[in-house]
Amino acid sequence: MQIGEAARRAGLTVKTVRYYANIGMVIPRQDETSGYRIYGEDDVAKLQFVGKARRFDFSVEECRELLGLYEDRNRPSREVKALTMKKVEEIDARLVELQSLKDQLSGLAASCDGDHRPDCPILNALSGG
Amino acid sequence: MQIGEAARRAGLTVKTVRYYANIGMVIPRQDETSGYRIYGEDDVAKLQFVGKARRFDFSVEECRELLGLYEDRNRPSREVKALTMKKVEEIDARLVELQSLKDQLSGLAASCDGDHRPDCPILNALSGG
DNA sequence: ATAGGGCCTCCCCCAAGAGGAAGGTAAAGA
DNA sequence: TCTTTACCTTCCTCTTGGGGGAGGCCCTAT
Repeated sequence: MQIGEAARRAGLTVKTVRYYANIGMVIPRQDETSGYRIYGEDDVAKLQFVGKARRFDFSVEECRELLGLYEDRNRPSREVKALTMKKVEEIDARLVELQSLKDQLSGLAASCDGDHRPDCPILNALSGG
Repeated sequence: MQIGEAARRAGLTVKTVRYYANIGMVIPRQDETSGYRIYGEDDVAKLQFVGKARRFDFSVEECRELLGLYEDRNRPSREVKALTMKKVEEIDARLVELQSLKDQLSGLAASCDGDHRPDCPILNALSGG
């Protein structure tokens, strides 16, 4: 199939699929005469795999790594689990950080009248040393 | 003072401070002969303000907006509060999204033995349609 | 006189594609 | 056969928020 259908079936844009081909992540067959990229079922499966991993917040490089493990029928599942646990920890750290940000900001917002007067605790907090 | 000291006092890098000057966020005075940027106390205050707002996850454009409100002695605090509330909502949405990601990923990791066998629930989940 | 550190501008680099221009190709309809 | 339409190609620029480094001034100390 052509890139358009492959992209549709993987839930990705054509741009993204072409990008993955350019960076060597999912490389399709090439039609000699037209120069078009030709995708097979296995390529679509890989694209779906990568798409899902991206949605799971894995970077493109991590996706490449996961894809390598996925294609290697003899890979130890240990490596996959380790990568996943590491990603969970990263997400956790980001959660803590964001929660703290939210607490501080909503505290500021609550202390601000939000009226027409120019006195504003939010700006005061931001400008304070 | 020169850019180095201003950056140090604002807790920013020289690169960042120069960048803020380039994009017109905090514009210092210019020394005629040397061409060096000369920062005053007010500039340092602005840099600190922006640095803190950035740490609160405001984008550079939002910082520019906040800085405008900060410098306008007659601004209504309503606008500042609205911006802050909007940012809190954004952070909240991101929190929900990340939490869902974490739940799914840690669920997968928990279901994976992590031993040497190639059967891996994580990869299975990623490859499933 | 020279070495050093700080400063300057200018340019390329990162992630992960998005958007669009200019042009080739294939299939369907008139 | 010709045209339209849809699809494809490469190439270029843009995004965020700066980082890294080259090559060249400025100023002070030795």
